[in-house]
Amino acid sequence: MATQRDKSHRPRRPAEPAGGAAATNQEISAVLQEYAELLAITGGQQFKVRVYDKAARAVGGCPTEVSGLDIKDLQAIPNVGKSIAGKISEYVATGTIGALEELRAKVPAGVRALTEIPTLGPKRALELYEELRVSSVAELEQAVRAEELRGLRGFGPKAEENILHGIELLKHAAGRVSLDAAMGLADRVVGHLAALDECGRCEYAGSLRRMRETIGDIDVLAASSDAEPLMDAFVSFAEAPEVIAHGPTKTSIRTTGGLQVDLRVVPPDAWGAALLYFTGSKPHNIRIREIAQRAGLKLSEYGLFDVETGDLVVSETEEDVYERLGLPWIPPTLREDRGEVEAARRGELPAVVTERDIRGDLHTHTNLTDGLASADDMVSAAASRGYRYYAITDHAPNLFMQRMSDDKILAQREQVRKLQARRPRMRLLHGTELNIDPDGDVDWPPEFLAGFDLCVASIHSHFTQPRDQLTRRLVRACENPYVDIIGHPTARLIGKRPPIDVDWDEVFAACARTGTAVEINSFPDRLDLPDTLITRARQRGVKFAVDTDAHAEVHLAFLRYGVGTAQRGWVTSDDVINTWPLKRLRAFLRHRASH
DNA sequence: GCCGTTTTCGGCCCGACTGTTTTCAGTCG
Repeated sequence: MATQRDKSHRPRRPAEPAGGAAATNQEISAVLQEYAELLAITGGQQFKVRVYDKAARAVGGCPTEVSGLDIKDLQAIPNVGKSIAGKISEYVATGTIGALEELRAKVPAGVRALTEIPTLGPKRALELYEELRVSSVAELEQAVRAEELRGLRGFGPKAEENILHGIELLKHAAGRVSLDAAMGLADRVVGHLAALDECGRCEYAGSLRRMRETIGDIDVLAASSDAEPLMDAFVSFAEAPEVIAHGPTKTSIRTTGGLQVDLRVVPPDAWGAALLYFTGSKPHNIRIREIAQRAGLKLSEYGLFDVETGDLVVSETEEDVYERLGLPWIPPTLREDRGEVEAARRGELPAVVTERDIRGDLHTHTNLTDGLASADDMVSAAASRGYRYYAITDHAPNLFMQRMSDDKILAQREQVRKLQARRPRMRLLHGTELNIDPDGDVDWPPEFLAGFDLCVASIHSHFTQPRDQLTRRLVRACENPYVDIIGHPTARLIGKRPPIDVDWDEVFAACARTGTAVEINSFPDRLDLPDTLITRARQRGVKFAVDTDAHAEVHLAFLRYGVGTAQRGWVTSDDVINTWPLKRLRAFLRHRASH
């Protein structure tokens, strides 16, 4: 992926008061990003804007906790110098930054929100504010519909159309956050509660446990015979300024990021039934309850009961409940009532791929192009995850902004060979992420491509071509014998850019025919392929590569989201080429090039 | 504001597309 600018899912939160939990890297990154955007809107020097933007990304990808660093160590972070280091430590110490507050005072928060609309950048957002006093997305929508933009220089009919379309996209994602933002928060809440003596088991449930691609609220479940201390600890959670409800079994807070978190405390012996109930999905629960009903049983969050006697049958674990209903345990990622109950009854539930099955990552970047870490650091991080193989796939020359050249990629290949000598236990593969151009061609000629161990090929531009052109474009990429994997196939950015319009059945048929794998990209704003298309591809016999597209060491951990998405598409480890032993993987890659 | 085997100043990823314009600014990747 090119420059990572995840505007739609960045937590929009005011600064946290000093004395709260230490600021996370994500939080500091978001504050620097906000500063960059406000500078851009207020007409700050563009180079300055860019440095804050780059510093924000570097902090977001920093493998250590930035809040614990002193001024000197802060300056070791790329693009963090004296001034930004000072601002970071000011934020860590006081919960805010004076300079940021000054900018906030100049520009209403809603004006910055306008730049979330695709095709609206800082310049035009400011113009709308200054000319029409528009200071929120809702006001902008009104202004467009009232035709108030008609008199403005530079805003024509197409601009109106693009703005309205962009607002629709935003509304669709409204109130939902990325899987990664939700997971981070849930982990912190669970950690906060699990530290208490009174707390038994504690887990997040709901759509997060099912790994849906966006999350509307977080459900946390805890087992305890003494709920009160948990509820008290929950409402005093540092990131929770607003308490929505505070009762003996259920408490709800709203975090500074605007996300609602519900905590439910159940007796330890009701754990399984409660976890099942609060994990959902609702349609899945209804199916399960129907099965119980037909067996003369009643299932609720408190347990599985005999209808006649009212006696508790089972409730302690999910496995107990499913078993008593004649079913094997069903992985949460499958619980969407998409046929999993029938499959379970027939004993045909797929053995879905797990994170442990993954032997290596086949799509990653370094700071040779737009990554944040060196090849050396990325390889070390990969090794510490226990990978058996690892591919470096930096961008190719046609993505002009990355300044790749033949010499640079060949020098990197030499470097990778040297790193290999120090890593006898992990096989390093030297690859590239090619750019699929509007005609379906890629960056280099066959003789140069033959020098790579593997090639990912992805679409990075011209997303709005007609359906037949986009389809032909992807089919042609598949037919290139050196293309092993189609990267982030739909090119969507969740809540920001819709998927490209393609005849997927035709593309998947081409993938199956040519033996080209399809990526399941783990980046939280991509999750591409999405689960429904994974199912269609799988049914055509297509193989997958579950990759992170990591641009920093910390991104390697995004793998869990890709694996979760693969599970939602019922993918088994045999369907995933990077679960295979190296020998089988190499044979797959060679097979492609020998065509 | 950051950075430097072109270091303490003068550069800074850069080309393409879009919609509007009548020669280009803004946005994007």
